Amino acid sequence: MSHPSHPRRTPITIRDVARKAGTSPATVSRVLTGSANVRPEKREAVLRAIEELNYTPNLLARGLKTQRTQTLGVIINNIQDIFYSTVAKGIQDYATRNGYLIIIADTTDDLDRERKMLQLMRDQSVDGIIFAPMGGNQDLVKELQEEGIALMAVDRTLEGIQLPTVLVDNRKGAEKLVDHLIKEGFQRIALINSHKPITTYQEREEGYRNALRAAGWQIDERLIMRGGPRMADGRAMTIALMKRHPLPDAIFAASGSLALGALAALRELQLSVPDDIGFVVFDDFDYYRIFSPTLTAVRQPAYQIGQTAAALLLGAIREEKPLPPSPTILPVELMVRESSQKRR
Amino acid sequence: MSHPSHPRRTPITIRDVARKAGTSPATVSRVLTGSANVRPEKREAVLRAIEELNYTPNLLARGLKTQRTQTLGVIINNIQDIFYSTVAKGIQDYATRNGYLIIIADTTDDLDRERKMLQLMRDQSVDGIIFAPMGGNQDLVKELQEEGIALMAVDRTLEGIQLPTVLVDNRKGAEKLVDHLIKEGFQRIALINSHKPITTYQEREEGYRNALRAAGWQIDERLIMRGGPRMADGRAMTIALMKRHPLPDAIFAASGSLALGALAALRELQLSVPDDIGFVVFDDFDYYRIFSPTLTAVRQPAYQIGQTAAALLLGAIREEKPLPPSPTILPVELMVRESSQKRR
DNA sequence: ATGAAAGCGCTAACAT
DNA sequence: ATGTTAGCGCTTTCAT
Repeated sequence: MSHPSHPRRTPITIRDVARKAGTSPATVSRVLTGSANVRPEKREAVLRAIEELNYTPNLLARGLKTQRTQTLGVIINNIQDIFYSTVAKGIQDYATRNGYLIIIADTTDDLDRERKMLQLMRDQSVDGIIFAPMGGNQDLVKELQEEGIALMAVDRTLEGIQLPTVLVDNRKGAEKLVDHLIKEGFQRIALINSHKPITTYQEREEGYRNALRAAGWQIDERLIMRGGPRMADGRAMTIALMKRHPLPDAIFAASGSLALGALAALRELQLSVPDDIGFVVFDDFDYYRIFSPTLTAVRQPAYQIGQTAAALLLGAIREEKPLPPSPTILPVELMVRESSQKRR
Repeated sequence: MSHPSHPRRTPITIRDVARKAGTSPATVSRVLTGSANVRPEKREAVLRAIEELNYTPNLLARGLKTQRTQTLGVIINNIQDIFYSTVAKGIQDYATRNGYLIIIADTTDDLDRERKMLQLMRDQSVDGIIFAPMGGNQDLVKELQEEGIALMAVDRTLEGIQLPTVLVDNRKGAEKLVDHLIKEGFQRIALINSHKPITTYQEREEGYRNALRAAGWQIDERLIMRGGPRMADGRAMTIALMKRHPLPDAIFAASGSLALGALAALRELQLSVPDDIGFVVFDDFDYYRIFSPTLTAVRQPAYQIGQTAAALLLGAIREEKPLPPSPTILPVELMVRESSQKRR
């Protein structure tokens, strides 16, 4: 016992307020929650006591009693990823405006970690969870739903289960990009993609294939690269790609991280965009407008995805009514810039 | 009453486990916390019951009883800002590894919001709070400390109060950048800074002034721009700057956001870096290596800042001993790239 | 080693 | 309108 137990300084409770206001804890609780009428004088006295004692309610105790914590869980792949942090920001702003706090965890796309985090949030009694499902953990998700926790997916879909979702049309976005490259006159369009079994990546690849097929082209599998999802992986894939035949004359990077890696590789190889090779990317960021050349991209409304998800979820939590069964699909926008302009 | 009250399906409690295991709640608690010896057979029975019932403890109830929630609060300026999200990631990884969950809130540098969030986290009974203080709210911070909540500052200092802090040497970082520009032969070095009374900005400006003075130069106040902290503000300041005399031949942007705006402005003005104007920025990111030209920057160990803060804080929480009084200063590194190289 | 009982701070019947 | 009481699920004395 070298360290004496060090309890928090006894905080002020509802009893202290009641005593000071000359009333009962129940009445204090009533003014706190506004749940019932309290005579004006008493209410004043209580308010004054709260003010003087600088009292704030213990949310743990309240949550234990009410089974509601005014807290939302957010589970995303990676907080450092600007797409996800923007989604989180959208959730955060909406939640805060409505008196909810958010607990954030990221998984770095590890399925076990996703599972652990879902459980931990359940144990913390969050009122709802917004997450970017990796696929898998359907059993747990169903279990949580049955326990009455409102669940909501963003960015990705989860199969075999009824789960409300907010995302964009990845297929169409990819189609737009590839179609644009084709119209610009590019002939051998490569795809740099992640091999992770995540729906967004898969759908973007489908969009790529659809666009090529729609143009009547044959798909050359040698132009399709798959690897890890990180910047370094994008770089490696691009270097490998540019060492082989046939050489592509344009690259479609399926995500921002992959694109950064791919561009780093092209830079190292001293290839200039778009003169030596055209370039487009799924997911747009502010700094793409500053790159030289500026980057053609498909813009996803990341912030709005977060806002929408939070709004739907809180609506459901407060109205006690089920969430919309069909996915909410937000539009993507093609931003044509220099990197895809073939010099004629 | 159109909606029948919709309570969560009664979850499994410690009593259910006790009943199934043929023992008392107290004993179940004992095996859960490992607080006392339990006869092996009983322990087995309890473990089996937990397994079969798929029981997990209610963390709210536990927290209410123990006054410990295994939760850390994180309050930063903006989650979307990659510097802060990287700090948060460092905190998150360390916290998760040690069984702690994190609650994140951002303030967009609004002092009232910072205050509200600090209070909210206190009311949520977090065990500790890591935050980037704006300055102000010292009274509340002191109050929370007295209540036994472990507080820790990152990135910025808070004056007039004893608060453990992890940050970098902003002055020296700025000096390094400006000194480098001077050595490269630039003669009129402008500063694009935020006018917010945040210590990081102020210290970077001091570093800028120190470096000029050390070179024996007179400081030209017309080359110092101050405005909002956002990308758009950086753009506006740069455009204003380039319309006036004397014209700078180099720009030092005091933050990443300001730099992005400044670069956008230079691009619009068709000025090329570094031929028309040199450029350096405080805070380095992956994509600076991909810009054309690549950007000279000072690198802050953002992830490590988060890790260190979390480690110190959890150490203090678990050891029940006070935090180090003097600030922990992490080194910055000058990354010289193309944007600051004067063509000779 | 283990069970009974109290209590963390709050809200919500139930009385009056 | 307001006070009394019970209880949310857990841990922790205190007995035994």
